[in-house]
Amino acid sequence: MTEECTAREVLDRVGGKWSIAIIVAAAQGPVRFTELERSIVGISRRMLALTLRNLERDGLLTRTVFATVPPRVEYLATDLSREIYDALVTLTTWAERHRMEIASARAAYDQRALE
Amino acid sequence: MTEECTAREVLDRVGGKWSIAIIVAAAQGPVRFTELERSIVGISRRMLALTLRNLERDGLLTRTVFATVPPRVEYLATDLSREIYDALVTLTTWAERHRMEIASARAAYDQRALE
DNA sequence: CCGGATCCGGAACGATACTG
DNA sequence: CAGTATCGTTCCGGATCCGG
Repeated sequence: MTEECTAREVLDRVGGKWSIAIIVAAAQGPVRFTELERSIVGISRRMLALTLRNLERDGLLTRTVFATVPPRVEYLATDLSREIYDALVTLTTWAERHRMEIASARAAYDQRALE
Repeated sequence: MTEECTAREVLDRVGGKWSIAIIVAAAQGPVRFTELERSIVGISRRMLALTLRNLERDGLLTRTVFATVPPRVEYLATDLSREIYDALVTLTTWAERHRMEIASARAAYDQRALE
């Protein structure tokens, strides 16, 4: 039942609320937990930890722990997730460029629905 | 509050469970409701209707009603959503190619967690 | 500093029956 | 044919507290 792992299930992981931002950030170079927490606006500590764990589980991210004090954990995109880096950046910049356009399309649609 | 419409909110719409499949299908040419229902494996009638409405609302799909009997409604990707067609196809084929790899990465991770 | 564990409200999702 | 209405469930995500 959960054994399927169809293409759509894979995309669910990538399409998770925060996955794209995390993958893109971790593709540039190793990033620490707190760096991600600061750079990704709006993410909660819990969701960051949870998404990181899931991405690591699927082999999209590596997690390296340094036995120092204070502790230091670095996350890095794997070759696998790097393959879609360009596509993810395309989506992100597209979303950024057209967000106003989409917002007004939404507003216009809702306006028509009122009468 | 819900007024933000940041890039991430836009991506949430595109990243919905069924949005990618629908956009890709509607980018090839006009498609009817029942065609989509048959071609997208696992989607429920309710979610198809709901996702179509949201995509139309955001200006990513057009909806054309023909006043015939039986009724006929066609959906078609807009220029806006076509801009990300290539990226979406890239993601889909990537997911398809690596799903086994990801499934075993997940299994290996879960295995290590057991001891 | 880097997380894990728990609780909880709401949103997303699915199945099915019904309708113009 | 192309949806809507209703109901029940599951899961996401925020808040908070705890630990190595």
